Amino acid sequence: MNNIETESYQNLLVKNGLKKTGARLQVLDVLSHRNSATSQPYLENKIGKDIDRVTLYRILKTFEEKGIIHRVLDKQGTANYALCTSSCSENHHHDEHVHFNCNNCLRVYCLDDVKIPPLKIEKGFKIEDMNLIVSGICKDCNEAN
Amino acid sequence: MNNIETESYQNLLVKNGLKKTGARLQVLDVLSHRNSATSQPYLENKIGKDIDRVTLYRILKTFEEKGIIHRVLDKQGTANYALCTSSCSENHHHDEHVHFNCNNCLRVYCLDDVKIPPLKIEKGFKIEDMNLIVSGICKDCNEAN
DNA sequence: TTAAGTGCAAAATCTTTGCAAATGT
DNA sequence: ACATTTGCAAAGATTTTGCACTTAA
Repeated sequence: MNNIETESYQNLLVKNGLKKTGARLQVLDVLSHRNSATSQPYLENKIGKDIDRVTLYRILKTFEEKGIIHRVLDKQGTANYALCTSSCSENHHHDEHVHFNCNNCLRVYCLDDVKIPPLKIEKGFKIEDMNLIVSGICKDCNEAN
Repeated sequence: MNNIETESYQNLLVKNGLKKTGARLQVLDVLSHRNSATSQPYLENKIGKDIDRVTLYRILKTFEEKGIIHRVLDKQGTANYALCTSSCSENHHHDEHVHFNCNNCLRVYCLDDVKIPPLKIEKGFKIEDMNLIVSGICKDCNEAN
């Protein structure tokens, strides 16, 4: 991780009133270097030697509460995490983009460009949030075959 | 449960090569008498005195594989189950309708009438399935306040 | 009769909690 | 110095597995 990146992670932490600890920086580093959301098992595997599993749980929970990352559950119910875009804030996520869950490699992509079209829904139901998970075969897996 | 219903449950089982056991009929009975998807904890609570927790897991798994029920994960990752419509078959679900997850009562509704609008998605990604979970306040909870 | 289904015990996971030690500011 | 954060141990919850007993067909 280079200096510029490290600095921006640190800002992210300070901005949210969090201490700059090694564990947190390491989590941010992993998340920011991937082109898809990162599953919790992947994180555990990647940084499990350095960071206790319990600490990871707590870091992810804190980050999500602060609006630094958002959580997407894949089809199996496994938690995947991705860095939020700027529009997220404490206790308020705006991750109303589409997520793509590959049936082959199981990765979860954030398709930031794709917006969920407006829906007509039965009267009486008040919409607060929408979450669309599309599953299929991702670009990488398609090309690999 | 009246006779007509019982008979149709039995057909459902026989049609799928499953034995008509008391446990299975009871699960079908609960699921068919609710206007929303049923969470696994609810089922456990409802029929836990009669049916072993492990058996319930196995019944739900079998039903899902046979296309009798489909599973929806709510925001917390809790499994919810609903009877499939006729278009579902073994190992192939067509539950591409919208689910509504109430933030207040936590119920999951199957909005069968609402279809997911076609999406423009990045080239290379092949869509096989779509799952839209809308969350907010449901009709019942709105009216109660 | 016999393959399928169930219950029980126990293992394997996953997630949370409490508390003392370590760390960042 | 002091509140925050972490690690460890342990509890709690969820899900799976193995095997003997039971039941539907």
